Amino acid sequence: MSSWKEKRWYREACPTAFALEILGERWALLIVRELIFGPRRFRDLKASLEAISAKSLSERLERLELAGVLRRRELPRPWNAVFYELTPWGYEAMPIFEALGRWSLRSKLHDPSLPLSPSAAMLSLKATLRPARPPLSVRAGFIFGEERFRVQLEPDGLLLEREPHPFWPDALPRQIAGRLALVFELDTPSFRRVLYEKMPLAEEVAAGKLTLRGDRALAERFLASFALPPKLGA
Amino acid sequence: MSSWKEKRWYREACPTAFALEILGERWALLIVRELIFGPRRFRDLKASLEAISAKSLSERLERLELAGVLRRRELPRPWNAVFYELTPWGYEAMPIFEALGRWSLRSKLHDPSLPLSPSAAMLSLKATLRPARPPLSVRAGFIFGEERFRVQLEPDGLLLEREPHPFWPDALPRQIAGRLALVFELDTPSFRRVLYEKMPLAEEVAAGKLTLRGDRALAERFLASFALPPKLGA
DNA sequence: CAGTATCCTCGAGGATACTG
DNA sequence: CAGTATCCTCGAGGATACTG
Repeated sequence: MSSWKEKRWYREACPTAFALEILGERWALLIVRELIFGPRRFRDLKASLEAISAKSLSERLERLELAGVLRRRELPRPWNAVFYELTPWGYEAMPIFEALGRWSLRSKLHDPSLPLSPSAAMLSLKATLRPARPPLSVRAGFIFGEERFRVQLEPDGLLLEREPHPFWPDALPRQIAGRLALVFELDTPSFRRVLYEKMPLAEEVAAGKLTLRGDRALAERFLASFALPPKLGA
Repeated sequence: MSSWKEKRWYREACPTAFALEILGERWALLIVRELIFGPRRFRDLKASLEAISAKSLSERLERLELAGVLRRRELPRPWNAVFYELTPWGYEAMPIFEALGRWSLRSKLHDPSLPLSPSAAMLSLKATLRPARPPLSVRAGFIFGEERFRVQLEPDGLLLEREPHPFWPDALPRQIAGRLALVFELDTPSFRRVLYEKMPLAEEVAAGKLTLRGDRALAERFLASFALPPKLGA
């Protein structure tokens, strides 16, 4: 654990092989996923990654810290909380999620009915933004219980951020300013239904699964900007 | 091995988690890397991935075939050779290598002096193309022993392909047509020195490590279009 | 809460020999 | 050559109990 060289590994100069030495261990990239929108506590990570053990989580955090992907930090009095935060380099992993998602969603073996964390749901917006969508600029909020995200859709791309915890430092600069034209309050199964299974918004609202603030027609146009990519091959 | 559902895995709908179920096992992504420029035989793969065992390689190939990433194919008489080839979906993994490479090369822990396969070397061109390079259009060849690649540099990006084996089918359409203004004949350590360590071309040529056909000044401008990205953080 | 310590199991995968 | 069969080892990581 103390050095990178000790471990039996790929031992190649290949950038891909080196990336896998850092992110390729079980859970490592999913921990980065849970931190990509800002800091989290140990228990938050443990709760989001349902099947991880405390031992595996603390081992991975230690190794990711050694690699310079994240930092362990402590809140000052009176909170005395410990939390984990990506380094600037760690935050640059965003395009990795987009590339992996755009690729993997083309498989017929992908099962969208499995559980999904709020961070994973928001990240998936990047991978499912339709290249051929009609141009649209809109700011939207997504509220999953305690977690609140902002999305800014523009004709040339997408900005994502999580609203900072009121007591915590947050190194990420705010990118999305101004009024949110839409706010969706929902859970991740409902997110999946309206974003990817194209469940009519009216049905989700009528079923009490989703609360929408803002113009219904604008919300429909916003949701239509995203879709699972067409499946490819067997 | 027979099904995807049997294995203890992440069990998330997250596109990243699903990508890791397919590509996250040891060696899997490096096998895709070795196939990204066209088909290869078992022994070619085994030779390129020095530390892999025959058992691991055949297990990974079987699993990647089940996932639809690659196909096992047999050459007709009189060759009777077996080879492996990515599916159209498998070939779409290219952006994953670029994203992982652009990220990992910013680490100070990356050691460029380790061995590198020709495919890994060529792929690394995508990750090291300088965003702020002067505009330049040029077609270049790279010859590593038996393996020959073509590179087409344009102001807005880079095309890469391997020259097909004369006897083999090759599903990849040829993209790069026309005369090669530059041809570098070298090995991968020499590739690393002139591309990334900025060893003067004249020195490599004088040392007999590299043979250049084409204009020396053009070659210098071509090589200057690539660089390791600046290191970030600790 | 945020982990660490200890124990234990199981499976990945290396080594070697063998086969059509 | 292109693998498969067999054996074996070791380490990842789960379960549980414990700690500041």
